[in-house]
Amino acid sequence: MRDTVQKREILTFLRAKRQHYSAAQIYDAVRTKVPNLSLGTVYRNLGHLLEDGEIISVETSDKCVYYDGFIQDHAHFVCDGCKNIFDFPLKKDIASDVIDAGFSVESEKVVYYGKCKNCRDARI
Amino acid sequence: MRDTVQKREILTFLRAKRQHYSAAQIYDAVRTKVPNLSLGTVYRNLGHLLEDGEIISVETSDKCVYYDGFIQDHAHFVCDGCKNIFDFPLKKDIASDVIDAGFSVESEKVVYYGKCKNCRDARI
DNA sequence: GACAGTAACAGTAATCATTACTATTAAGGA
DNA sequence: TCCTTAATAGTAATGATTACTGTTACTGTC
Repeated sequence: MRDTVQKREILTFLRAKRQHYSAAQIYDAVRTKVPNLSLGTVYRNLGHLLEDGEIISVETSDKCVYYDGFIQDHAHFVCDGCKNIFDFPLKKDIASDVIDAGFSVESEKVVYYGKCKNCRDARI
Repeated sequence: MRDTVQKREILTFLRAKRQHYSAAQIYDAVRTKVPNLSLGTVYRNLGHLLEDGEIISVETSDKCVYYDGFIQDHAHFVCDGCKNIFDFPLKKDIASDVIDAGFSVESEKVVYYGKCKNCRDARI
């Protein structure tokens, strides 16, 4: 796997802030650094980075996938109101039942849906 | 909300077996009962049933959504090998941190990824 | 440093799950 | 039975993602 400007900038962008971005958002942002970046290149690199465990992905109710450069195990909260994604710590040993059943767990995704504190208070 | 043959048959199909089906699979299956069923009707009814909490959905790494007529809280395990989806009980109070933070949690999705027992043993 | 081999790239076309649109049908209350 | 209108079938449009193709630029070797 070669080291390219495109891949490096994509990873740098995802690591810069603890936020969650769609492929299109990453494309727009990284294009300021790599002007003729291609959207296909974004998807290819996101795929590689996911395989290597350098980033993780979050599937929300939207039809697009969000990518996250913060890879320490954590849960996500997707707000129905403002659509923001919040991070929360993940409790230990959630998967113990599954492991006890003889399954090998490579990753786990915990996503909560509802209203964040602001949207709940504002009744959005 | 009206009671239609299409909606009734979709829900009956999803409740019949404890499995997880894509919209296309539901379309094919229910068409044996409602021959000129439309795929749009499947999606519209799945949307309604989701809103009403009559069914739940599972987003896997595939690009399509799977629907589940078994709505008691449970976790899903998606096998990388055979692509089957397995049900597991969900531990209690997983979301307590989120609720303590003032967020209102309407639903939670817990999905594990890895190899099921068979695929692990068979090294698929 | 130049060269060769090839993975990764930009640009574009294709795929396919899902959604939107429109004229028609059929629930279900009066 | 009649009326209102939500739901439907059929089809077209959308949009995220993937595939394809000729070109570029990493990286190991000399």
